Amino acid sequence: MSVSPSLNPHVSVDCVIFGFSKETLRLLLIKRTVPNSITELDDSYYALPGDLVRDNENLDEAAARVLKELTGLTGIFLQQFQAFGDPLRIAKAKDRAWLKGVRQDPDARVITVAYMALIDSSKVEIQPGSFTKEAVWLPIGEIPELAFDHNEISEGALLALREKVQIQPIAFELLPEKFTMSDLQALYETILQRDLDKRNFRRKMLNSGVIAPLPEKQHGVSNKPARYYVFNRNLFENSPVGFVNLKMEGSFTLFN
Amino acid sequence: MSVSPSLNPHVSVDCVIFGFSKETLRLLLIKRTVPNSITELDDSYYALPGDLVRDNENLDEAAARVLKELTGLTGIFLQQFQAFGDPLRIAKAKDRAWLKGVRQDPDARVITVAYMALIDSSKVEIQPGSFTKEAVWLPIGEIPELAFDHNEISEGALLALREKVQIQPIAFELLPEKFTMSDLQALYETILQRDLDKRNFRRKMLNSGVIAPLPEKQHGVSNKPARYYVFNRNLFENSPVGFVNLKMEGSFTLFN
DNA sequence: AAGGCTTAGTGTCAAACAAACACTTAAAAA
DNA sequence: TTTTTAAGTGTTTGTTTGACACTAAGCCTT
Repeated sequence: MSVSPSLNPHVSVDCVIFGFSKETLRLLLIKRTVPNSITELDDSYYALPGDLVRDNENLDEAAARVLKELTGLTGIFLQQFQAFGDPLRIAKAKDRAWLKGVRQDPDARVITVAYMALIDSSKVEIQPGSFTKEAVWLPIGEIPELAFDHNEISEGALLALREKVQIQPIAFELLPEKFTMSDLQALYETILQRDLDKRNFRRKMLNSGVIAPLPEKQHGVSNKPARYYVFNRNLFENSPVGFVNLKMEGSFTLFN
Repeated sequence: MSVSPSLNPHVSVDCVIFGFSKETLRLLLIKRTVPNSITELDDSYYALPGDLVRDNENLDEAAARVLKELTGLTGIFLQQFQAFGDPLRIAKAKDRAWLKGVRQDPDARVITVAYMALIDSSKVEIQPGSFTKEAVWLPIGEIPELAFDHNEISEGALLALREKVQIQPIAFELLPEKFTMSDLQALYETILQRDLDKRNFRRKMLNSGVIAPLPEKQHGVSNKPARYYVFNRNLFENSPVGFVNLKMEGSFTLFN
């Protein structure tokens, strides 16, 4: 794998890509294979998709490029959440072995700017590409040891998601355009890791005005068919600041 | 000014240092003097305090170092809030002139990790030091054009502060240990840029349990002396998650 | 000493919101 | 036709918010 001369050897971006399927929140991880000099077998392990930043792009652009190269998708919810710069973050033996095969300057100190992406995982088609041997969706409860400090980054992303989802209506980014109330509630329950009351949830969501009902209902389900809803993006964007905010548990509000 | 060989030429930290005095929120900025090749006079302009990151320190440590070198203070509220990496962020002529006088590799692409610090500005004594020709507290409404993308960074910090202050009890970091309710309310009003009702404010703050009254009152004021309070840090840290949260204006809460 | 000036400090009420809670409905399958 | 499954629906009670105006305590002035 050759390295473009326009890569900045000291700054990378990593994407924590969230998806929601089978009632589970998942991360999209890529598999790396590295020759193990001791066993002479190939080791493999998972990593967050990421890349060095190019000299002609800004951080957001670099993250969007990584996301697009892997999933083929653009226009995705993608938000920077933290930079990681521990001097020892690339010091593990496995990681050094991989860097040697892949980087011009494998010993360079690299700080990484981490992004989180929220995707409707049914839209993803993994692109055969430079850094994509294999990619998998792993449930957030079953993430193995990852490359570099990627476990720490993933945990940071999950915490950030849990906070943001209560302040801004972004959970919708993880669902298809059309979804049922039960879908939405299951998603919130998964992210927040607690049960929510069905009636209160529906009332809040509808009163908030961020979702709108469709005339259409489910077909072919062996129970009462659920109504479909859509996220009303326009309505939210045109609304006054803070129109919809979901507060932290146990919190209270100051101020008039 | 010489450059240490252990500096990473591609990554810097910048500190947006907030203080509160004379009923105004202020930033601590440093003054830079640069020879102007056209007028042959010295130009001077303001910048956020910052520095390249050293190879043996992580980002938080670099930011703490910058803060300490400038103010002499440690143990200060200091929190990373965003990385800035536009390729053109160091392209202005003035900035390039300054970099030439100060950096080994003045043309290197530099991304910066921005931190915000909250200090009791009465505690600050500017340290005579390497990057500190002169430092001033400027009101946030009167910030002139700054070096690099430091205006953008400062604005980002202010927005981040405005959000955080409503979610976590951190405004206290800007006040002396002892403060009056009026001090605290004036601070919140300044940060949030709106008026708050005195009675409702006091009720909320006291019910929250994050501040505790002292027996002591003001002396020598020409009106009814106000009681002093302290921020009850222990009480907050030992409380359940989300014990005190101040929500966004106009928001509502989902969930039980 | 009295009155004026300034900021501190206090309580109530009505409206909005949160949380708890159980039964009926619609469809497919048996 | 009955069973199974998940969807959908209202009310009540307690809590929180937001609006609102007067008294108290100290210094200063005359």
